[in-house]
Amino acid sequence: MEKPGSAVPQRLKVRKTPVQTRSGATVEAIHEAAIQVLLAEGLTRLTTTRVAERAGVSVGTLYQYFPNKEALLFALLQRHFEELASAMEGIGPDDAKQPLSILAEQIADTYVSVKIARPDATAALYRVAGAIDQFRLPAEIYKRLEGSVLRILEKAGDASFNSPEQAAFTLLSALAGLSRGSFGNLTAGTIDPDRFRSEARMIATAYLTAAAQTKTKTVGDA
Amino acid sequence: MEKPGSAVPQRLKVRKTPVQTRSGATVEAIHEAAIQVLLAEGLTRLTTTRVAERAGVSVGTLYQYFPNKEALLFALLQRHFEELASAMEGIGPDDAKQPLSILAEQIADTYVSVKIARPDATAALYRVAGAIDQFRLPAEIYKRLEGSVLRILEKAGDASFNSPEQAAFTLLSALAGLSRGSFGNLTAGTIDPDRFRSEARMIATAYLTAAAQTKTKTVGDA
DNA sequence: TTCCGAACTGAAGGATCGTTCAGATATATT
DNA sequence: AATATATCTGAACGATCCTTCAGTTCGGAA
Repeated sequence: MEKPGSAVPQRLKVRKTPVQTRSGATVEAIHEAAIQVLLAEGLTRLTTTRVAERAGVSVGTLYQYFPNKEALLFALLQRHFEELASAMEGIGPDDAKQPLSILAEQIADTYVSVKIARPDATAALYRVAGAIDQFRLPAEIYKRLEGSVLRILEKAGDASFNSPEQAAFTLLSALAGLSRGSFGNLTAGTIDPDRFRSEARMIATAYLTAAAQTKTKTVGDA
Repeated sequence: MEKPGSAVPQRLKVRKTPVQTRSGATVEAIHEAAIQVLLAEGLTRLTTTRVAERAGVSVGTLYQYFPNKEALLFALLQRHFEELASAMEGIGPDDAKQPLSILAEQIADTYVSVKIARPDATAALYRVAGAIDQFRLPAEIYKRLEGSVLRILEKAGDASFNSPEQAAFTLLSALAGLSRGSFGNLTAGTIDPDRFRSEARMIATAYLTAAAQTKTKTVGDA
């Protein structure tokens, strides 16, 4: 049994790190193949053999980098979250204070951009989380994403939060929900990027403004 | 929130409708067992045999009511959405106009109440959607939920929406995201119902107010 | 060129899994 | 009580699945 929110368990760790160039390409090919199989065949037909075949390698090769199927799926999720966190960390590198509404829009825009950049991958990833038994986003990964949002919120010159962590959590959850709803399934429905972005902007701005407004002026309080 | 799809395909229809009392109890037991197996064993170990065993029946019995495993999972989701829609339809049965902020809180409260009533079922259901290949929430089911929200929004005496459908979709998606995050997929820890509720209220109120304010006065528009 | 470790192969093993169906049992009807 | 229908049983089957490992090929350092 895994403790929730702890570091990445041994069961899900990658098996070896690439030293030669080709193996790096192999890992990348496996990642990409997993997404494609997921979209084309569905979760129940997402097979290690099928993924390897699509990646142009043999099953044995796959198992040199991932100790089991779960670890492969976990790596996909981890990579996506890190990409998202990196994008967030690139927001407003200067230390200048800005209006909260501007910051909210930047957060929303960045979130939307990452999701839209790879619509197929986004749609695919929403299906894998349920496949990892007892899956919980490891604390270290979520904390990085949370931290990037917190650092942005600190730049607000016109507002402050009673509980920035709570605000970041709710904001990220809501954006995730909106994204999941918008991308629902790639095959039939068409995604309207403009609507997705404008709705994301609106809900981010509205929520953050409201959450900041409810700040209580009490000094020392738990 | 899933984008609405087509009607329920034959592949996912229930096989027979109960006529005797015992069979009704059997179906209920199977539903409940599926949730328990999902929570205790995870998605990959969610087996028709295991579900039947936990329900106290044999596999054959399960297959008398569900043509396949997918149909069982689909039934679980469908039931949950219908329960949610029913709860929403029970909001403000009178025709009196009310402030939008009050309505927003009622929507949030109702949503939270349904989710909190069965935390285990809620957490379990978030994992099954990915297991149904090419899953899309059938239009008839989503439309009912959307309709209940639209009817509530019409009662706002102090605001109106440019696109009520868009507002309902975004609101429901955001609430779904917040719920999913709160129930443990995103971060570790136990669920705090009070926080969940207050955050749901805040984001619902903030978003709906903002969306209503941005109403444009143009008459005929797509 | 030689050589060694890194990277890759893919058939085979062992374990489930989804699903069926012929027969047994329970309930309702006459 | 006898008959008809609804419900349940669970061993068995074919289809995959995940994973391993002995052997082969490739890349680069010497």
